Amino acid sequence: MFNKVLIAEDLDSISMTVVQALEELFVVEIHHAKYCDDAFLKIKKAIHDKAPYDLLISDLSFKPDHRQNRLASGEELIQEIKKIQPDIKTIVFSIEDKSYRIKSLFQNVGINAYVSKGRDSIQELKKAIHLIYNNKEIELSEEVAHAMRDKSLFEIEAYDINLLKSLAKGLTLDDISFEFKDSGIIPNGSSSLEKRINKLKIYFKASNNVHLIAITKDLGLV
Amino acid sequence: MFNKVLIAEDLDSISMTVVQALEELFVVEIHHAKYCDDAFLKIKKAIHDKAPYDLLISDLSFKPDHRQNRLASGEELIQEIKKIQPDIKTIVFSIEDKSYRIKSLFQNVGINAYVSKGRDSIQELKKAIHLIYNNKEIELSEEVAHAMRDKSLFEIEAYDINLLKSLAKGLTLDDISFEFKDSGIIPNGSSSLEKRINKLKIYFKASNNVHLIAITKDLGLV
DNA sequence: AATCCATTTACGGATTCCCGTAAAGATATA
DNA sequence: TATATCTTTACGGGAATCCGTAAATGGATT
Repeated sequence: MFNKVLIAEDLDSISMTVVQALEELFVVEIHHAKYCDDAFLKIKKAIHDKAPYDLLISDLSFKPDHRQNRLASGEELIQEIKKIQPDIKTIVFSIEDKSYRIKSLFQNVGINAYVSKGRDSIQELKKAIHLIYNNKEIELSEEVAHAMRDKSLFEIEAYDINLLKSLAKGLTLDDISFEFKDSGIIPNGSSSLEKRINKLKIYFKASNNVHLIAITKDLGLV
Repeated sequence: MFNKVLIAEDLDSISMTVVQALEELFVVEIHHAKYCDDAFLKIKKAIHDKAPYDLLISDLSFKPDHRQNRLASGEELIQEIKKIQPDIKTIVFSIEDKSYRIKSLFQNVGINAYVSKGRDSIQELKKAIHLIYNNKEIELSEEVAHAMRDKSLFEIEAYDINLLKSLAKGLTLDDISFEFKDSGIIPNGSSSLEKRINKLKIYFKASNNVHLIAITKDLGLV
């Protein structure tokens, strides 16, 4: 079994259970960080001490706090960690279940497993840990499998997210056109933006911009 | 200490920790339900068996499932339970931290305490249980205290929520006007709706309808 | 009943969105 | 280079919003 595991999780009510689960799997060294920044420092120090972690189990969202933090999300944390320890195994343990996000985590961040917090997630987490330890293909839970299958999700890209976020900020199409020109994002003609928004409206079955933002907010895209 | 406590919480990773906390407080009977409907049935049966629960600790949001459930949220659950056992003590244990919601729970639902899931919430939960057991005023955590103090929050009423939700559904002002007329909601003139939306836009510093929905979605109002 | 006051509704012009079509520009192929 | 094709941009008309002002309505008071 893994020897040294780090848990990045802000909620004490969850981290305590995860620690317990790891103990039951006979993990020797179990450490825990409530902030992404702390988690990163622990990983860094462990490398320096020539006793690196074998596995990171990380949440995605961390509650903002009085504390100033460099890393605000689990996604950023994992990306930073992979830069200094590319071979570390990573499991994301989060309540998020949006296909788009899960798919992106496997594809762009290269996580080893995704376990969705739910009614029977501790068993799933333990299973995922076993499978990764044995270098086996992880079985995808129904949610994750669905996310990976859903091809259409791949067409929504950073550009669209950008556009939706600008809309959600209350900018007009002309505003966004200028903004995109400044940032060098193309296409940036207000007519093109309009067309792209129209595609998004068809895709998400939205009847107008307000509806579109409401839907994509619910999906966690913006 | 309380003798018989029910936990309504869908996430196993959290309920396990809460159970443990209650054990440390020497609660004799600790039961747990993963669905609101199950929680309600347990409360009902306990009354019938002349061994009612003393305390309910409930989450607010429950993940939707394959299962069909009558009660979808902790708020609904508590309201239903209060109808059949008005004297039961209730603690809401949730990650939500929106002032509007917390305030409404104290005012409209009559909960005894609100503990926000966070980095040190198990201690807070234990403290809240002690205080309620001793019939003392609960100390409000900074978040909750802020919610209770914020007077302005009270001006946003069901009417506004209704209006915002209709907007978020993609309806036009004329659509909403008809809808409100059907439901007997007044005012319902499209001009009045416009005026009300304008007030909301000023209040939330939104520059247009899209912005307004984005903001209120973030606040958890819709 | 008459007056006042607040709320609701109506109206009009400017801006923005919405939607289709056409022009301009870019890329690829022969 | 010429042509075809796709993407991006421009344009125009109709609908919805945005925002200010004025009229109508409904209570409360005298």
